[in-house]
Amino acid sequence: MSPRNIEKDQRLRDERQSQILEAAMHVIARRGLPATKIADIASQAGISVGNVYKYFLSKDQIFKALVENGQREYRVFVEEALQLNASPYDKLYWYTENWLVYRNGWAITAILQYARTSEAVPHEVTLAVSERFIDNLRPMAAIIAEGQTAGIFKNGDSFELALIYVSMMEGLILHSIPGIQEIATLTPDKMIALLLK
Amino acid sequence: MSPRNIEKDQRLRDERQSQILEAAMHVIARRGLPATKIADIASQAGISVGNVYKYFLSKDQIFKALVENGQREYRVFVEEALQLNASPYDKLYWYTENWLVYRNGWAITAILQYARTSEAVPHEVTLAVSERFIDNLRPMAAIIAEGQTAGIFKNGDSFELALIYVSMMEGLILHSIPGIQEIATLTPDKMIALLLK
Amino acid sequence: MSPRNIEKDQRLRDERQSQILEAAMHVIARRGLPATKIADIASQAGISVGNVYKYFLSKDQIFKALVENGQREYRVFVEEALQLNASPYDKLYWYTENWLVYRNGWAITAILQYARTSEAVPHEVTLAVSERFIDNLRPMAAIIAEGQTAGIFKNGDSFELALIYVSMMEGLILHSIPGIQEIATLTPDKMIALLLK
Amino acid sequence: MSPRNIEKDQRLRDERQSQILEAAMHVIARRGLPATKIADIASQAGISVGNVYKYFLSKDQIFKALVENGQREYRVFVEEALQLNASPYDKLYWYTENWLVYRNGWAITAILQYARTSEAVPHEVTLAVSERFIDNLRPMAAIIAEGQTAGIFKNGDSFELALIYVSMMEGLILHSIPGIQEIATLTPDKMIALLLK
DNA sequence: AATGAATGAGTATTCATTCAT
DNA sequence: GATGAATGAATACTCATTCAT
Repeated sequence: MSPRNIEKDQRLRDERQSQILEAAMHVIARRGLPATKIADIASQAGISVGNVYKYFLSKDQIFKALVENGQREYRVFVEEALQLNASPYDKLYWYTENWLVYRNGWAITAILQYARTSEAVPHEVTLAVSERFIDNLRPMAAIIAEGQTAGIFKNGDSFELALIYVSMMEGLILHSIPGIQEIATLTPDKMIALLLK
Repeated sequence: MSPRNIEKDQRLRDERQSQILEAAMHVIARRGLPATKIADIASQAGISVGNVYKYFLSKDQIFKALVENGQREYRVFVEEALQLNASPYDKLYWYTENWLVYRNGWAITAILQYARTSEAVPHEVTLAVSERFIDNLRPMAAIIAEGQTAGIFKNGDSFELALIYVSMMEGLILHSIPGIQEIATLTPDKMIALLLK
Repeated sequence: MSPRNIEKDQRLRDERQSQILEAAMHVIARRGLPATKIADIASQAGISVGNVYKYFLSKDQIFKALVENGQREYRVFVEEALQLNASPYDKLYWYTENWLVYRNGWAITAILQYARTSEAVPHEVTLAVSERFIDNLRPMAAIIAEGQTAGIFKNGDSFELALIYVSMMEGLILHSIPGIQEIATLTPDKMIALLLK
Repeated sequence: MSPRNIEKDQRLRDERQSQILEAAMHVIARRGLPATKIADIASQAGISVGNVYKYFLSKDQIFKALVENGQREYRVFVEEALQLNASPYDKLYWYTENWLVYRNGWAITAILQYARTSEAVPHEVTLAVSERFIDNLRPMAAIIAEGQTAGIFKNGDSFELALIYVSMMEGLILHSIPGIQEIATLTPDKMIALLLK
């Protein structure tokens, strides 16, 4: 009966969905959620406005998906740094270098920053994001603790230091969003230096 | 009319204008520019919508004024730190402590962050903000240079260190916007510690 | 402070609201709810689209108000017929003649008919309308009962006869909506004749 | 292809077409034309959206077919009543009983009522429906005339009485659409009683 | 100057219709 | 023929801005 290949259809659907999220991430990161029109997302994704709604119920759902995927991706990334078979310094170096240049790093950072701080975002979402943010600090705190044990990192509460280090990275990333003029050419070692004794 | 009245009128006008900007700063910092309605600003300021337009030509003008005042205020603040008759450490302590708790610190930070990074903001504004931001790093760089001369701060390009320190503060401030749950109780000394040798 | 006359403002507001309802009643009665655009209502009322929303939260709220007012108006009307100092025949005559030609009779009938029968209307509304409809049959049943006591009307359950009579009127009214060609020139006596022995 | 297959194909096509109309009739009768989506019709008919368009050019064509079939069905039905080898009372009884309970009676009534009264329907359609409605009153008028000749029905213009009787039935049917709570249990004899002397 | 009602352009979302498979 | 993804025009609703009082 069906002239369609169910399996292929599903694959295409999944691809489309990713394609929309990818497009949405970049447009929203640059303009902010409320200033981004569905038409912007659609045209960035190269599809029609109506078709976006075949994959997501609303703009808010897209944002929610973006936030969740973003934090999941980040978690995977930071866990990977922790699991690295390397010195604490090298783990931190890898983290710093890669997140800074990572293709979606700045976009994820910008979106999560908005999700955490704007009252225009439903409170439940804000809370969930903050919670996961805190949770996602743990692997970083572990890396720092390792460095302290090894005697190379400054002493102090490793969790607090993780918060400081991550905040610094966020702050710096938000100063070098693509398209915005570069302020300084910071290299990972200059940032890590702050943690060194 | 007597000159006295003209003078008084002007004073009232200025007061009203500040009142609107004060209101706008707080609502915009919390919700973001596009999600903030003129009606929100008006009601926060305790005046009518129509009256807002007696003092500002448009929402964008309000935002522009906010951004300019914010950066001017910040400049005054950081210059004051530099001029302090104190050790580099104490200057930095004063800066850190006061900006963190300064009543508008977080609001100014949030607004400038939006002004710098959103493509929804006219490019000219973004550029002007970035330029002034860089310029405003100089007093901070000077403080750090003093500390390096005194042998207490880490070596390195003082301007880059200033950028890092300010970014860190911004990142941290954006994690502790009023109303958002506190993540950690960071005290100035913990932050300054990073710069110490 | 206020350069406005609060009292007059309120009066104007009330007038506007009625004006919108009046316009909405006619447009919706002719086209049906879903086929009626807010723009249709606005232009019929001679105001802008945006202004409609200053008085009603949504199209559905307008519809709800219409339905409630319509049934209230009808109740007043049928009670008035019952209270008339006249014979049962004359009461029925007055009712029949006036509702048929009553300026909003057909519109109210058309709207209530939609409210009762379309599944596109929220179930709660449908239920409330049906309930009030049944309740509104009572005065008519009373008139018929009077006629039966007087020996001029046919015997039978007066409530059922009321339902039949009202349904007949509704059916006829829906055949002579303004703009639709007249099918026959029915006069009240021809309709009442059915109830006579 | 053998003629046999062509014939069979045509039969299948007709069946499918009826299936769609049957589905459309029920959903449209319940929700009204504009509130009914093609998707609703398709899913009720158990086929895909695209396939509906293999059998009908547009939603409006479906509606037109529905209206025409409905009036044709009704005509056949009322003619049958007239041809019955029975007394005028029994003919009317048969008509009343069967149309009330006839499986599509209410749906046809609801759809024709919309077709006649909504300005959202093309004027040509409205006109055609009204014309056929009037024409379809004739068999009913004939039955009534027979009853008058037989001396059992009230005197008066038989056409007008037909209009009244049919309107009454329509009104009552629109009060007992399936799913809507029953108001009263009217039996045919109670309705016919109105026409009796 | 102050008010808030009025305007209408702008945007999210829906849905009839088309089309590639 | 059959399917359902894709398209884009249409419409409810919002909100910056204007204006009469």
